[in-house]
Amino acid sequence: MDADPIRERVLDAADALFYQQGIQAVGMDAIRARAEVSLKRLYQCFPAKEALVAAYLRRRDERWITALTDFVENTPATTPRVCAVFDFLAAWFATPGFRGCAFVNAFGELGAVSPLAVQALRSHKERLRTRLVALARRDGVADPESAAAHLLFLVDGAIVAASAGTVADPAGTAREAALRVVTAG
Amino acid sequence: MDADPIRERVLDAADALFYQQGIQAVGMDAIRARAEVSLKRLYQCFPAKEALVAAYLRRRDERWITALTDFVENTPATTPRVCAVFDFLAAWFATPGFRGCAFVNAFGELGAVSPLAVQALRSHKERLRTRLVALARRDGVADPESAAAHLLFLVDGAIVAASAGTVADPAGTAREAALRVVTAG
DNA sequence: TGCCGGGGAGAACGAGCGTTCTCTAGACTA
DNA sequence: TAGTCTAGAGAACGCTCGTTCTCCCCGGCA
Repeated sequence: MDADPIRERVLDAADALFYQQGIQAVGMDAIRARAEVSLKRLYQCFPAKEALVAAYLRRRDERWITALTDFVENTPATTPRVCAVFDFLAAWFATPGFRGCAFVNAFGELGAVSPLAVQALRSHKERLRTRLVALARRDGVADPESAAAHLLFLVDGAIVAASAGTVADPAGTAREAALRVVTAG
Repeated sequence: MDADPIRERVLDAADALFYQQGIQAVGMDAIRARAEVSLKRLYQCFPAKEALVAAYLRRRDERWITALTDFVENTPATTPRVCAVFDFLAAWFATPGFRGCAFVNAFGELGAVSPLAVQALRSHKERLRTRLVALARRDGVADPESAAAHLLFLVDGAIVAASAGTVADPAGTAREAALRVVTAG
């Protein structure tokens, strides 16, 4: 499956460059240079830039959801599952090079032109919402479906705030709000 | 001040095209065509595309905040001020051609390259946060500062959800969450 | 040793962009 | 009427990008 090392190298380079600088701002030659791969090989792996963008978004979706799930599973059971989501966000925001949600950014760049970007945003947020439903249910929240929608808002809002820098501790503040949302009502 | 009609025409064209298709996807010639202005006049008004982008974001910030304020002031006093914010969002989301937050989109496109975009996002969200503090205070919320941060998350999260289409009624659902946030605690 | 196929480096190509320049037509003045 | 200035239309320029093509080298085989 992922036994092709040069394909992985290309995807690593694309991930770093696309996320850091934006998709349109990064040329195929920059990816080729960072991956240390010939242009011919690059186009053998991905027949066009759009295919590379699709693979980039697919892999980032997979990895992000997996990282979130792992983080939540590895937090002590004493903390509510939905709070662990925001602890995960806090760690992510502190990552050097954090630059917001890759799917929201891609939507901003390409949403009007490429259905790929809007589809990627939609499916990523839908997967996240589904995870939030499951976590809310495990916490014994009364209405897991609507709680998950509220939590989804808080997650995306915290990501925007972390990008903008308008709130001092976005993850911690969103965590407080999450506690109120799932306990009140 | 804004007595220059061709400058207004240019800004109208830029607003429509930039918001709809993205900033990088729209060329100066497309703006010239839509504004029905000669290229020479366009460059007399704005010496470079970056100046036009800055003016576009500044005007959109001004108009959006003003529209929100007007909407809130014109809603009956029986509904909490912070709920009126989400009623405003509902009306905005239903607007044809809605394509998310122009500032978040601009940040996704240009954030890594242009300090202008990150500054515009930051100042826009800060202005919004300040308004939310004032509204929360008028509602008699216990801690208006932290309530405003929570509401800001819900607003931005609802905008992302409206873009992605993952939640059926983003504004209404966020409004519920807002009520819980400001009453609980 | 002579031959051949594959892969790397990078030139080439066509398109699109932001920005500037040129040309021309028309309006206003003496 | 002759001259001058302005402004519009659009060609031109330099650059970048995605994609393809060409050339050359190097390893395997008769």
